[in-house]
Amino acid sequence: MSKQGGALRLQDVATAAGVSIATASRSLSGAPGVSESVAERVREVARQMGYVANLHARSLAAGTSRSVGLVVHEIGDPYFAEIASGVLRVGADEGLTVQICHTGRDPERELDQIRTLVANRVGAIVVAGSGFVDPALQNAARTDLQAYREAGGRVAVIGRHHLGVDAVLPDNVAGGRAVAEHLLGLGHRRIAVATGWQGLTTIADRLAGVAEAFAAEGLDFADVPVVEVAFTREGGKVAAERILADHPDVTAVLALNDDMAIGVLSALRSRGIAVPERISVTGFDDVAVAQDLAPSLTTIRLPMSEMGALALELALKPPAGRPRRRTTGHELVVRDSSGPPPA
Amino acid sequence: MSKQGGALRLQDVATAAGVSIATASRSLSGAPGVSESVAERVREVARQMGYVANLHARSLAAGTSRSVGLVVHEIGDPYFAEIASGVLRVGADEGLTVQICHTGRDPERELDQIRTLVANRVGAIVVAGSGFVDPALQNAARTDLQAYREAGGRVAVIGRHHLGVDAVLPDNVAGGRAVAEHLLGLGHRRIAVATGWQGLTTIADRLAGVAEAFAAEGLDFADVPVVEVAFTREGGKVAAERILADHPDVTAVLALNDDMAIGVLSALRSRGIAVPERISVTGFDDVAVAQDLAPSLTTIRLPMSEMGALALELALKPPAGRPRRRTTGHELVVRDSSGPPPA
DNA sequence: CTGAAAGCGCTAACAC
DNA sequence: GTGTTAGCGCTTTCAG
Repeated sequence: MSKQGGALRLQDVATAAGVSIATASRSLSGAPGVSESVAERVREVARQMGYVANLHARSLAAGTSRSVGLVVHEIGDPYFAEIASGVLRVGADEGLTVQICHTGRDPERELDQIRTLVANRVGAIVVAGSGFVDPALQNAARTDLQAYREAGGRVAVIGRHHLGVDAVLPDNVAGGRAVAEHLLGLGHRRIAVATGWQGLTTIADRLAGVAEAFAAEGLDFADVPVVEVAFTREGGKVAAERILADHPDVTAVLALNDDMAIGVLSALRSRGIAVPERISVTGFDDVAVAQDLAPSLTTIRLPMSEMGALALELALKPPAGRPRRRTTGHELVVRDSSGPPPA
Repeated sequence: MSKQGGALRLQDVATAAGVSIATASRSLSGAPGVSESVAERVREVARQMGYVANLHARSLAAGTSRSVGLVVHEIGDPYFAEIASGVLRVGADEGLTVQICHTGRDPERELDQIRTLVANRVGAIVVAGSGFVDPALQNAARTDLQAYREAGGRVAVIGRHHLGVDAVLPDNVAGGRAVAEHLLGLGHRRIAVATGWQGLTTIADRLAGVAEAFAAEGLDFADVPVVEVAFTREGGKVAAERILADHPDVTAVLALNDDMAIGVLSALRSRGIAVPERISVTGFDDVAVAQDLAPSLTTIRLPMSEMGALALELALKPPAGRPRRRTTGHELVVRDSSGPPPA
């Protein structure tokens, strides 16, 4: 990477202002112990010269840094983009820089990225995105984060349990129960579920909620077709095709995120199947476009941007004795994609 | 921000491995001048101890850093989220950390963020998002970026002219011409344009392309209603209402981005106006959901993720004598939201 | 091939 | 209220 030569140093500013480097330092950082008149003069000189402090030097000397890290599966995904938006917002408010990295849902890459953040001595790390049902898959990350915390770093996660740190937990179980209840309440009995890989806790939780709702109704969830494909729009299309082929009598498709639901809607539309008259469709997350689809999507709203903000706020707070948990609310948003089953 | 105490230092590793700190440094950074056997041993010791280098110290000593900055208007916006995805992808490939910051389209905030990135001594800065038609609004940023470059920093912009640096330019003019030609070719003559603030170059350019198409057809663009509202979904709704009220005979609405087009579709749907039978609607950008709307959206595709990737690649290359320009292609994607005007 | 030592630019004791 | 100075943890000459 390019050499950053020729930049002004604090000494240059100090000399130009006719003060010592210590006074210059205090003036610019707003530390007490300098007369206001001198401080103001130094600041003016610095501004005129276009001085920009070297934050690496500052971090090294002070032992602290004004930056935090955010780990997401994929920033192009609206779910994470909105979370990131919340994180950046409070980051900006607090005067922090935010380093964002991708993992592509690969535990290995995730570990790499976490290490890099640690090496950058970020003051806090927010890890967003589902964890794995199999704890072994994130043992390495857990260990690294633990070491990081022991060295004084702060960690918060979004949507993960089992990591022993402050967590913001979307209400996946209750949300899953709520959508399922909604469909059951409308009278649907032949419901299919479109899901991603069940090794992700997010999915396992949502599914558990759905199962609860069936059980509460006295129905056997084992009879419900659960189609596991990619947790994406494309996956939704595939799931829809498969459901139509294998279970043609289904009257509702419960997709475990909006992305999949969008794919399902798309597949049904291209086959000319009326939603919700013939088949109802529901999603989960309430990404921004859910309301603008046609038919608009019935889904579970999760406050993603707030979740991001909250996670960073947790991470920034002094650590508590035991991990804090903040469960976000969820809200069933009934729109046009769900209705009673055909008579 | 939290104190990062207690972390291992290179000296600890050196001692444990029974070598000098210099040898340890060389071993870990892969520098030549160490026997492979010693180097391997040092690396093994470091791994066992869980040593993570302090990048601030490294940057300070080496005068270089493995990090870059990305400035976007709003990461929650799919347009920028996709650009960011491209940037993060090549960043990861190159082993760089990426700092992302928001500006909210506020030139002041933008300047702040750029300064912070400079202070962080990032090796390169990518600025994404439209600039301003009025150059004065970005003079300060221009000056700062100039100083940054003189100090050895690298800069690339996406979708901005007039900044005197390497640029990735979406083909806004040609794209604008292409959608307009599409509508004109279908036979539409009473077309309205829904646009955001014309002080943004992106918008000015797209509008110029649209005007060209009208001129080529021998039509006077001055007669075309151009409704300027927020460059958002909400703005699109407002624009649609206004167009319906003031120009009820319009047969097509050309929105200058997909977000607005989605808003327009939404407003038309809630009024029961058939698209494209009664009114055609077109967008611009081709965000991921455009294809899944109902009706699916006719729009101009811009390769956003590639634009982000390309921009970072440009920034990483050794600087050229004069600013490089890469104009991205555009592609008219005709879907279901546009058709011939009603007879 | 390896080690000693001089900084990188800044902060924070500690003097005055 | 201001200046002096010893590091922060690492890289990189320069000797050996």
